[in-house]
Amino acid sequence: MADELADGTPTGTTTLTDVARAAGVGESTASRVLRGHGSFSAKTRESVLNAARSLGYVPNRIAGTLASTGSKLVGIVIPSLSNIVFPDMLRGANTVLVGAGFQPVVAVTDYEQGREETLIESLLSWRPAGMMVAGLEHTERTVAMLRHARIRVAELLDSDGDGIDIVVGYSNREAGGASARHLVSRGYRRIGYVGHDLSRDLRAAKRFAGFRSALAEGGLEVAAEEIIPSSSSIEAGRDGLGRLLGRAPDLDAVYFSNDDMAIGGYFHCLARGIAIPGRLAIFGYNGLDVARAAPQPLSTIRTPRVAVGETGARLVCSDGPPTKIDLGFELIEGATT
Amino acid sequence: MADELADGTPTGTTTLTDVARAAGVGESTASRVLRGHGSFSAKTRESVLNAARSLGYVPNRIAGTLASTGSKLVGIVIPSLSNIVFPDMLRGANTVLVGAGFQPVVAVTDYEQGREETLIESLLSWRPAGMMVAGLEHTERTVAMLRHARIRVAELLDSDGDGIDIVVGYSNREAGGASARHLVSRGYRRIGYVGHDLSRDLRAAKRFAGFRSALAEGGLEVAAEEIIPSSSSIEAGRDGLGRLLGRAPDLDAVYFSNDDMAIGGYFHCLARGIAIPGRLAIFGYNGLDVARAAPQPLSTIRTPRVAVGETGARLVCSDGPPTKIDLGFELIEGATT
DNA sequence: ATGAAAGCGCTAACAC
DNA sequence: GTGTTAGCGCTTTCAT
Repeated sequence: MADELADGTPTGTTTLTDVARAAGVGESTASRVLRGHGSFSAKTRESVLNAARSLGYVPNRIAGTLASTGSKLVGIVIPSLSNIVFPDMLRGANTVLVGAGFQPVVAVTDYEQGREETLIESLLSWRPAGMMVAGLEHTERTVAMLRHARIRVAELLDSDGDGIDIVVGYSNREAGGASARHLVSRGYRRIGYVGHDLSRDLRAAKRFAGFRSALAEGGLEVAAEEIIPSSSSIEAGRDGLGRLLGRAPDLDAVYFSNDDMAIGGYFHCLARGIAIPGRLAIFGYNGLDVARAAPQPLSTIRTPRVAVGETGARLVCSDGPPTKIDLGFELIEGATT
Repeated sequence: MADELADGTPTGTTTLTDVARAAGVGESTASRVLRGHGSFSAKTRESVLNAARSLGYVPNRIAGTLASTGSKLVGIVIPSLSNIVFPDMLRGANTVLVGAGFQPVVAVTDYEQGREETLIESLLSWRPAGMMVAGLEHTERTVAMLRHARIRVAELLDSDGDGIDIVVGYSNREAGGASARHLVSRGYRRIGYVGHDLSRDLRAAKRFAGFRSALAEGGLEVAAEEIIPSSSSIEAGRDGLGRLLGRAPDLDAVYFSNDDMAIGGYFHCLARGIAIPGRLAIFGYNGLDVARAAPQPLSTIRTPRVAVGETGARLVCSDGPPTKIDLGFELIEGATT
């Protein structure tokens, strides 16, 4: 079994037994030394460490996890890797988790609840110490699995609804509402909407619902809307605005389902020489870099995506009662409204 | 131990032994049925499946992996989650890996080889079936570990150099060279460069080196350069171009380390009314959506990032000799040159 | 301070 | 077709 290398390079096949034997100690002693747990003499420590090094020993976490109680894995389930929002959240989570000695294991649902269910079941079979999932909407079975797994579960990026254990996010409904009130307060009245497939992106749907009802409170309604059947993208926003204005040329403002779409709209206006905000105002959602750096910074809502990942991860690694944390959002008054 | 739920909800604490007992069969029989391996009667099958369902059984992959030979994990090591290139590659890899029954486990190095070494050692301790890492440059110890792990190792996104086992990418040097030749052929002569920290982003450094030497072949050199000490971003490109033009106002073209930087440069020009490409030409790298959808599509080089992830994953899941696959790149003649 | 031994939950021979 | 029996490599009492 031992597969030693003169230079002490790990080989992946050396076992703790090999190390113990080479060091002339028992397995349990070797185990204690390697994990710095329990007690052992300095001399023993040396010989075990030397043996491990010279044999190129790499501990087998699979075996370690099985023998001990909890694993050091944390499952993370997100809808997409294309929408920068999720890599951002992942980044926050990753930093905290790795810092706490955990290993993130991610799965991507493509915005499908059925897939989410399958993936979560599969992740659960690795007996993770915790689970982080995007959103509050899941199949009944998913919720049941999560509940009964007896691990910490964090639901992220949304606070409009009830969660299972930990909830960290912000109100998409409120964000939509704030966007509408902003446009109305600026004097816009003929307001359109360009969005993407809302049946899949439930948080975008909540924003639009919040937007709608805030308009209604002001006695207004969405004057025209254009929904593209695919997922959001800059091109989709660009084309979508083109079509919307074709049908409803008298709009004075357009609300987009997110910044990608809005930047697309912005590009459409630039290309067609449509004055912003004089002729048309534009409002987005997310506060992406590209939106901030544009010649006219986009009016939008900045969401604390990285912080959501961090906070969620921190809570997943901790004990405590179920919690709900609303990290809020920030309305950016850019130059496009 | 059994922790049954009337509705058959998994509990995470039920074991195969529980299922076997409930079904009135032996453990191995239950195991066979659950994995669909070996033979068993239809009747047995039914009772095992029912027992599993009603006990809410979730197999323990940790135990399964330890007992069998190989794990179904694949480690993926990338420098960053902020640069969309890596989520893109990840997306390709994820699709293929999940399709083949593997579970990706990702780690993020922040462009540091030391961290990469640590993270790879840590991933190796989960005894993955394969490993996918970005780039060809690693510490000696990293290479040694990877070599001796006796698993498939894919190095991705670069083909300028020798790999350990599988290499899937494209030539960054060549991409830089092609960019230079394009600018020269278009008649530009006073060419500047705006880049980010090259000591960390080794592939960007290779592009710049290729760019430089192609210029040299044309008897030219980089007229002025601006290196920002941080990682790439739209804002950095915008500010960087501002500073560069401050020092070298007579440039007629600027090469950027990537599209993020280039879009920043594009925004700078839009904001200052600098005519593109009349007064200044701009060239990027990556072929991002935002570059394609801009009012003037950015001249850039499109890289097959998703395909690299897919191809790499496919090879990691397969047997065969060491391979090197160059997926090439495509020079996009946009409207900014 | 250290070692022996009993598992962790599962798979994989090998009998029957 | 099905059950019994060894482990997989490690951690963890529990003696010593």
